[in-house]
Amino acid sequence: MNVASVIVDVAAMQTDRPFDYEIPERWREVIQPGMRVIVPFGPRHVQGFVLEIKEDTEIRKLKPIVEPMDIVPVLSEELMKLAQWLTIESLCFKISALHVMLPAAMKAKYSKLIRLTGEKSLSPELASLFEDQTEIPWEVASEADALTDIRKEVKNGTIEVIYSVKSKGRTKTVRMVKCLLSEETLAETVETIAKNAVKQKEALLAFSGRRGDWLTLKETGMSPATAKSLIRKGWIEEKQEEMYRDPHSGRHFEPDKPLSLTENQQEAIAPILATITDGTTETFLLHGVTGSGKTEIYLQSISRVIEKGQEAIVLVPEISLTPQMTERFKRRFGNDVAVLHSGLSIGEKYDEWRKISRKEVKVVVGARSAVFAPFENIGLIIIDEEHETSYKQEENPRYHARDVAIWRAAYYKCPVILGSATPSLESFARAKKGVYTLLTLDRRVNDRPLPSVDIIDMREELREGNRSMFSRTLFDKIKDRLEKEEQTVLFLNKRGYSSFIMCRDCGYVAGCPHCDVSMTYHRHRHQLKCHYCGYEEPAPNICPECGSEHIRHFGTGTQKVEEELLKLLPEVRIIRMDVDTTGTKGSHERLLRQFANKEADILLGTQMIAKGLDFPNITLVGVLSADTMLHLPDFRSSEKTFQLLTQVSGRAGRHHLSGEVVVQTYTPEHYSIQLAAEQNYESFYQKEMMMRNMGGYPPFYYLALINVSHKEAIEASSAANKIVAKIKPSLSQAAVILGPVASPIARINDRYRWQCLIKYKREPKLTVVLKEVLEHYAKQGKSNGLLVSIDVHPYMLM
DNA sequence: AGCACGCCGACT
DNA sequence: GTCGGCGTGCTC
Repeated sequence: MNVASVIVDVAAMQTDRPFDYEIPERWREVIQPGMRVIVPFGPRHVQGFVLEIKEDTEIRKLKPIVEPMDIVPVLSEELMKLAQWLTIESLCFKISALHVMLPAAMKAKYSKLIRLTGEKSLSPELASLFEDQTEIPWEVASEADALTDIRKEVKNGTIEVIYSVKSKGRTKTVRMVKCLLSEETLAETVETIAKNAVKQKEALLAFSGRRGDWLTLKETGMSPATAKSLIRKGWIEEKQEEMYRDPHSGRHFEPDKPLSLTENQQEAIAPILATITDGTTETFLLHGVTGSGKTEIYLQSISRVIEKGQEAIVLVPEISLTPQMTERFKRRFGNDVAVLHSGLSIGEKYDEWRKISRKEVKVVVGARSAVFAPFENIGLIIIDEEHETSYKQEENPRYHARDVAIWRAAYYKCPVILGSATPSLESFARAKKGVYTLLTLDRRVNDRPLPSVDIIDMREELREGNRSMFSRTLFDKIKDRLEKEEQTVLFLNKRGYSSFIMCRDCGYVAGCPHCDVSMTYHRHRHQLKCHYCGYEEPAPNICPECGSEHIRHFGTGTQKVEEELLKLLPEVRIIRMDVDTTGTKGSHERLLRQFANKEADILLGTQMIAKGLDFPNITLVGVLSADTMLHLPDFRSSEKTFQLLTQVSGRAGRHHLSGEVVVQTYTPEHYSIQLAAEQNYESFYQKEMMMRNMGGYPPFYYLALINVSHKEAIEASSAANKIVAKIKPSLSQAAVILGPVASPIARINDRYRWQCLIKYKREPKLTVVLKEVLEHYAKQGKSNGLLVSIDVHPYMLM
């Protein structure tokens, strides 16, 4: 057993296979599969993951492993298998699949150094570069244009190039000190200390009664300088203790007790508890209307899992990973919970990951990537708001957390709960087919009625002369809430509707010069910004096309709504939540707290306020423009609209005050708006399934999307055509290929984009052919600048 | 992906 | 004649 098969940290088609290395004698007992190692690869050193340990290999010129990066494997056998599966399912590189399972802190950091060997002296120019150091970063030499000289010196042997590999993250340590003096000598020693060494005296006295304990410097009250001199005198010793960064430091979570379940909840939880007890795998779809108490079912199921000595993973969409949500878990399970969300620093995430890895916690609550939590005895995986598209990763590996959860649950023989008030069509269809077990919560806790919903036809408003963005009904209701001192939530569906600049004379719209999209207007800096490539420029004051001064920002950004509202109701207190106001860390939390404390009458925001808000004083929810995303070129747009409207409506009247919802729209007759207003999921499901069947879309067909991009439109389009020609013969009659066509956003970052969509039911050969396409274009495309990417089961069709 | 090797044009 | 441009091919 002295050969290790290693996946190296080079994401490329040609290196996407194991490379064999000799395990040096001294590491034979140490190195195991799932560990990270540093290996020589060509002239440099790279990080790699040990796949397996073998007796022998075909390869003759084996190089030895430089050094292991871990003492114990960072990936379990299960996660290694999962990575293998991910690679095949999502057509990604093995290294990408391995990386996605680990915190960013464990990614390798590469640096190149040049070092003097000290054999001969250097030319004065190079010597001045080094000054009196023996090592300098490669970049320093490169910037000084000294690379040619260095190459020569490397040949001469006076300089060597060092390729260094380090782990990005560091463990945080704290300095601990312990008194080495016995209780009696401590008192004596204190007497002998020089009179002016007051600090040392105080420090030693801090140890009285706790002589044998390790204390932090803070606890003893001594400064680093004092510690240093006491160590020199041999009176105390020190060590570095590893510690966790605590993102919740200083916060206390009041413990809570399980609530008693309603009859409805009891019926739903019973089958879940049974599978937990039996240790069988099963996927439950928990379909519960907003406010029906899904979270309590999660909490009590987890309790059962913990009692059984197992662990649980809870996934929530990033935007609902708010303090309100996580607090419930912290209160119920105390220190048994780790929370993983994007607000944590790399170091904090690393610490949470280590707590999980060491089994110091029993429950993980986190966004998509938490599905890879390194537990080894999983008893339950929960995906809340199952329908959320954020569970699909849009970069490689393009995985869906739901699929990963089901894979892991099958491995550990445990249940999965998919919870939602508005399940995705895919999941609901599977539940109807009996692939998943459907559990229904059709009543709100305490039988509070669902809010009443008014649909307002904005065309009608316009016809009757109301040109504001508030219908009369909505405006009256807002005024009414102000009088009653109740709170209102106004929801603006921003997608595809952010403010842009348009000339009212010639119709010119300010577009990005590098992408085929209009740029977004940022009022505070009077700038235009492209959300796809990041390009920015000052907003024009006159039209660049016709010179007209009638150029202004259009669309209904949240800022505009706020302005108009303040014009109509100068007294009103508004909290605006959008990308502008929630940019800084913790601002999201702060704004919500302000609203909860009734420091504002109206909460105005985008997507991010659709979820998880649960404040008793909200009695009115207004949706300013329900149909803005209905017209996007996406077969899921009706489903998304329905889900969003249902979610938002659910924010009103969750407590003793009953709620009202006003939905403004230009297409009031659309079924997703009508049925969302009725909160009629079943009818929506039926209707939408009919549409999907007609269009040949999921869940009736699977999809695979091929994207091709190139600087030249012709190149992109001809490559796309060739790809289709190559794939077509391998597919059955039942498969449909749409395209190739130019992508809905035909150009991003000066690259023209073409795509084609494959619709299929069962194509055993498809993944093989797609892999071949990728391989072919990885080789060829590198030289001519063509980029090909494939998304199996895509969510983003743009 | 990086990096070296290798084969052709513009310079001391 | 050399320096250095970037096409090609390899990395256990």
